Amino acid sequence: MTEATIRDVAARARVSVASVSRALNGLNNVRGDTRDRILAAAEELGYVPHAGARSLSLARAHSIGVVLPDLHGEFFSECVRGMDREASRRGYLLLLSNMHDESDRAMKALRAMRGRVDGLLVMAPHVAPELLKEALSPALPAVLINCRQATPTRPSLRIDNHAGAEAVVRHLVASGRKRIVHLAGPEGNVDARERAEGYCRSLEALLPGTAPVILPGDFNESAGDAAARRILAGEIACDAVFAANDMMALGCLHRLREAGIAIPETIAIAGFDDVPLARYLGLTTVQVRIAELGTRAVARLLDQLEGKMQGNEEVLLTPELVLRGTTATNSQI
Amino acid sequence: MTEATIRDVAARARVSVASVSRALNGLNNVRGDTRDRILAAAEELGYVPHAGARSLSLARAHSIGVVLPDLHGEFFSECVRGMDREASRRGYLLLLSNMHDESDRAMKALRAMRGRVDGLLVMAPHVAPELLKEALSPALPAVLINCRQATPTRPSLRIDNHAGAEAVVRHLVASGRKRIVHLAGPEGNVDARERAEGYCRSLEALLPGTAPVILPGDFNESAGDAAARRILAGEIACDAVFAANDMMALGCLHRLREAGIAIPETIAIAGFDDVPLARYLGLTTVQVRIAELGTRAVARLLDQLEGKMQGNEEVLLTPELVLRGTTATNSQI
DNA sequence: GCACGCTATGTAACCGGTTACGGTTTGCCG
DNA sequence: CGGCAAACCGTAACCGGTTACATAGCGTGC
Repeated sequence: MTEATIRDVAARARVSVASVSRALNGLNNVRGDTRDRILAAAEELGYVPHAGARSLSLARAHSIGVVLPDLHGEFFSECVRGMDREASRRGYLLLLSNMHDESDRAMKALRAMRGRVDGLLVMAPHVAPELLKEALSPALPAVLINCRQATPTRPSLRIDNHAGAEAVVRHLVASGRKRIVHLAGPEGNVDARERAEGYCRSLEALLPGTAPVILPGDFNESAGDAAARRILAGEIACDAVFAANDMMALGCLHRLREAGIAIPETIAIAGFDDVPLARYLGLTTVQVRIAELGTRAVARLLDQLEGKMQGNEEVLLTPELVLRGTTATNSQI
Repeated sequence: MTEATIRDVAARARVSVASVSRALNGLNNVRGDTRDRILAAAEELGYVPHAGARSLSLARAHSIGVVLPDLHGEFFSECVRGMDREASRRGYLLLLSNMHDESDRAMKALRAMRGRVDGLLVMAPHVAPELLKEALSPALPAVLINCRQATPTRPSLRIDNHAGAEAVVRHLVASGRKRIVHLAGPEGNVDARERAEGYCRSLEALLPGTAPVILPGDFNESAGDAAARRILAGEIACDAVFAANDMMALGCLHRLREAGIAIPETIAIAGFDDVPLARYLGLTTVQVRIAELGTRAVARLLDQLEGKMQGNEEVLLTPELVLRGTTATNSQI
């Protein structure tokens, strides 16, 4: 039970493969009745063109490779969702692969894309610029998402983490908080670093003289939990926690609430990302339009592929502060 | 700046393409020094084999197509995560595509996979069996996930929705609930239907004489919200709500709590799926091991591809009841 | 020294499409 | 009805790999 090929269709319609190809691709240089015969034959045989063969001769795979870090949860799904929307709209499929932490596996994943895709979407906030550059073939167009780059040699999209962090700190200060600690993301992750930087700078600007306090974290809720325990143990004094992402903020929130701490009265909490969960739990956070990030990355890549050339600039997406219960100002209570 | 081909490598190493192919694929019939020359040439040229060409001649694409409904959130990401784990472990990539609601687009998506993948993973709880069967080429192996099938002609994986629903009802009845209503999922969705069936059967068995009450829903939180409003309006009298999925349960929970209803004292709430959110909000639910579902589906497909033949049986994954605060029994308060 | 077998290598066909190029029909005109 | 252009169609090369088969080179035993 093997699939019909174009030659089978040609034989059945008593024409050459060239005519079949022309007819099925809608070229106009095929006589009406011939075309009908071909279409009928194709229909009868249940013929579906072999995309692999097609892409080999066209040098176009009509699919794009997506290499993401091993992330889970809403961030991943929203991102892929946004990518898929734009890709399928423009007739492309997504070939997915994880950017594993071990760099050799990551390299392998990138190599495996060769000859299958027309371009690459790479999100690798944790990968060193030179490694990344080395792993990407210069012949394959790529759009970088949240990546560090030594010099901007590729088009890229980034979240404006500085602006987001600043908005959070500004809000916390405006609502009277004096001792704001930052719960950071993993070392080596650009997003995490920039959010921490934004925190430090804003603190310096808005509460000059206050020393920044940064707790280590890893973007998982357990890090939030651990931070909360340290706060509860009296190890750290604060009236606000700004976590580098929502999951950590939620872990912290959960633990503090459970311990009977009044949120936001005693301690305010803010996160970053605005995962759907955040809305439910009333978490103040910075809204990153994740799906849009995906959509725009695909659009950028396909524009480049289709010759609507663009430069290698880095596009910054400005996130928006979303105020919710975990930082409600006193006047709102 | 075009990529090097195998012929370039052959020319540089002053051998034939056959030898290059043999050397790079680790066949043993190449002399040591020739192999070294070839590897060196490949290295110098930065040669990476063209996967498309390779798969054409091998008739093996080393990737599998994943066709999922337009779902978002944790369910999607966990599922893909599980699939990717097993696939990448065994050297396969995932080609992703959405199973759109309009059936012609869904058909197109399936056709587009031809010649790109070695097999298909299809999750289509909302598609009619005959349509699905028609859309799947008999020549392409496929594993169905949560699909309806007239007669089991394909290997498939399913959640044991009956058992899950029964566990919920049994628990609610055991904790003294008498008037349990069911908030159903979309019509035409197998999972939704089976959960409703399980609810009805268990009610009949455990509270004979009690008429089942089923509210319409669509798996979105807004449906839960709507149901809650009807309950608040006094339109429906109940002491427990069993929602067909977590999102609806959460929508319902949120609205009822906001209206001051004591949960679980006045009304108990249970869901289905155990999305991460559920744990945070203390929602009693049925844990479906989503990532495992994905992993096993891939394993099943690859086993089939690699000749470890199996039948077309349907494998049922039995979910587990997770008790949390929204149904805490009175004695626990 | 020769026939033989074994190993290393090259040649060319093939996977299933697309398409340049050339040949045959057809239509139209004088 | 002859001639010419345009429309239609077929042959074969090509995309970049793999591999069956042929061939060359080598050592071995007699």
